[in-house]
Amino acid sequence: MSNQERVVRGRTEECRPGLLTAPVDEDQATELAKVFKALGDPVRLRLLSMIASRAGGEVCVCDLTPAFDLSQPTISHHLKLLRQAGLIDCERRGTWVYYWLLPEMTDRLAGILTRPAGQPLARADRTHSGAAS
Amino acid sequence: MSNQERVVRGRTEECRPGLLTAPVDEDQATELAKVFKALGDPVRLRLLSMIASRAGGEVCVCDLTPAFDLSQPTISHHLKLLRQAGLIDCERRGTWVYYWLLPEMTDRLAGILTRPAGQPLARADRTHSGAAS
DNA sequence: ACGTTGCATTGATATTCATCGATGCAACCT
DNA sequence: AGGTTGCATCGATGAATATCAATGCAACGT
Repeated sequence: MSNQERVVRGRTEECRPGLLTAPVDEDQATELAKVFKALGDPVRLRLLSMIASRAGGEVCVCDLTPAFDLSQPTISHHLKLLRQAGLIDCERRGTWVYYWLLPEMTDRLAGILTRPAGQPLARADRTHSGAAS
Repeated sequence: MSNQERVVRGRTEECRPGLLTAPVDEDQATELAKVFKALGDPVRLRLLSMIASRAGGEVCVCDLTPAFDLSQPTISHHLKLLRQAGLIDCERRGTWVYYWLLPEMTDRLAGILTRPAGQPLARADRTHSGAAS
């Protein structure tokens, strides 16, 4: 982990620089890129979506694997990457292993990609191809 | 492009499934993964951040390149990937090429990663390591 | 016309990644 | 105890990616 953040009441990302408002430094870029890279695969996106949208909040691996045309080790590999990115966590209960979403990370990403409400962006009407005459 | 979406007044992502609420289908996962993969590199994240946070909304490539310890073709390559992902666009004006953010895409990503306000997540207190005794 | 500057493209190479089969291992069931 | 099932790890391989040097090319300045 080695976390340089402190989660304050689950809304920590609002206090962060924000990616769209100020240039991120190398360290933060490297850290964030690891998470985005984990999301940069269709299989992992579907896995995350299946886990996050599950009623009850958790899914058994045995419910995930048959949804894909991939071998079980491959699914296990993708789940590991999602877990290393801090997007999900898991626990073994008896025979099965259950995964669940860590909403802190998705919240943080959403916050980082959200620009401040009234930011004019300053060129919304200029040389946009097709918009401006 | 081959877009299966229609941007309705710039707030299209609010009407979408949402990734965290229902399992995404393969096509949407593939489409989204392409964008997240573009964000999954520290150099590209910094480039996007520098472009998005620029006062005036656009940056000349000549202002981007010296910020990195990489060759100019490499920066050009990363910019191309960001552009192909629909995150930025560019235009040549005289000698220089200017890049700017396409906020529709970041808005869409932020929306997709945002879970509905009152979603309990159902297991916020259970077997979380360290939280439960 | 000529050289220069700013940026993109090409071709080549080293690294990373996705995937699989094989294996390991814990938990369950006779 | 022995067999079975569920999942992770390992080792190997083909595909994708990041990077560079070289080149192309448009625009600008003499």
